[in-house]
Amino acid sequence: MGRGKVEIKRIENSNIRQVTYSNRRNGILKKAKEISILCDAQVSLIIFASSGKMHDYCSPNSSLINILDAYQKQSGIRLWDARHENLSNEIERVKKENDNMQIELRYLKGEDIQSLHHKELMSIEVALENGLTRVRERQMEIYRMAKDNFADKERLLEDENKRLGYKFQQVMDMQMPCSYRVQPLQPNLHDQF
Amino acid sequence: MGRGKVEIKRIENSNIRQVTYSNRRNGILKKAKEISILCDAQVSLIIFASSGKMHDYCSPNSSLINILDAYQKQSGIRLWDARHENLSNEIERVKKENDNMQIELRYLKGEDIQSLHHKELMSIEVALENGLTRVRERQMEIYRMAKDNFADKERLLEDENKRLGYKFQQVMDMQMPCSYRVQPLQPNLHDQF
DNA sequence: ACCTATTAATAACA
DNA sequence: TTGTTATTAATAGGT
Repeated sequence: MGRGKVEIKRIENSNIRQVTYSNRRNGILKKAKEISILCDAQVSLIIFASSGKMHDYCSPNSSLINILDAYQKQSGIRLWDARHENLSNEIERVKKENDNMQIELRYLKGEDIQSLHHKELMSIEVALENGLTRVRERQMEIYRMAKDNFADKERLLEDENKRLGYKFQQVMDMQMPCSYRVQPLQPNLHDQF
Repeated sequence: MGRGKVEIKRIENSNIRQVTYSNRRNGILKKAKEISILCDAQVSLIIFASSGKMHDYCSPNSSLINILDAYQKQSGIRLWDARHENLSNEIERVKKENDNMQIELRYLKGEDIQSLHHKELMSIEVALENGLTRVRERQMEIYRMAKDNFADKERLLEDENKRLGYKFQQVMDMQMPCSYRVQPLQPNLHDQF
């Protein structure tokens, strides 16, 4: 339908391709309108030129959303979900993981164990014993550290105390004649604190 | 382009409308293919007949999803952002739940507890002790049930055995003259099994 | 864009 | 639905 027959293959000449695109795009848009009017059809047509420019048509008294909804129903292709298939899958995966952990937690807390058999109960018991051992070890560690820490502080205080005691003695020695000196003052001052 | 010119308005005759639909649908689908090949265009075409039957075309090396994505970008019409947001939020929520359980599980197994303080360790210890108590209780329960079950079975077997012993005795009694009778036969037959 | 020779689509009919 | 064909519509190539 032109001055010559054209083979249906990509038009290499960019100019010709662009013109042909323009012509045929108009043609197909017109056809879309016509069929929707003549035959009461619902049509959605979206065209992108290789340049990226878009043209579209949607039959009146309809909408792209409606048409896509109907498309989903008929094709079985889940458009909305498909785009989010990754997200949906991840949700699925994470939820499963979630459930498994939920169950494990319950078991470790001794809940929902009515249906478990001896072997399973044994392994839970072992896990609990291991956990308990580790937690108690850590508690002991903390206790020892606190004790050591306290002992350190205590020793420091004792030293300081002794030092202060000596200083006090020196001061007293300087302020007082020898004859008024009292007997050695508080050799164990720190014991009173 | 036919035996007569047609006005572009709804075809009232249902038969003619259906035939025209069929013809023009094929035509437009062909046009869609042609423009996508000739001009490197991306085309999405969805047509519903008034009967509800659907036909569609999507240019090769593309997909409806991609085309709709591009459509959204160019038109600014948000086809499925809302859905996306919902999914994202759910993932967020479930993942958080997941992390919390993960941490709790680790703690119960005595892992990653270096940073915990006395109070936290205490509550974990209590949880572990409770779990252990329950698991052991359940194990005892199972043990007792198994034992009872075994005792029952044992008793049943003993009874059966006694019964068989008596029967055997009766049979022997009938087959043999009194003078040949042996002394009471196997009073504890079941002990030999 | 517009023209128009030529091809392609299709309306009516079978 | 399919096929045929007279006729109209689309469009290729040129201006």
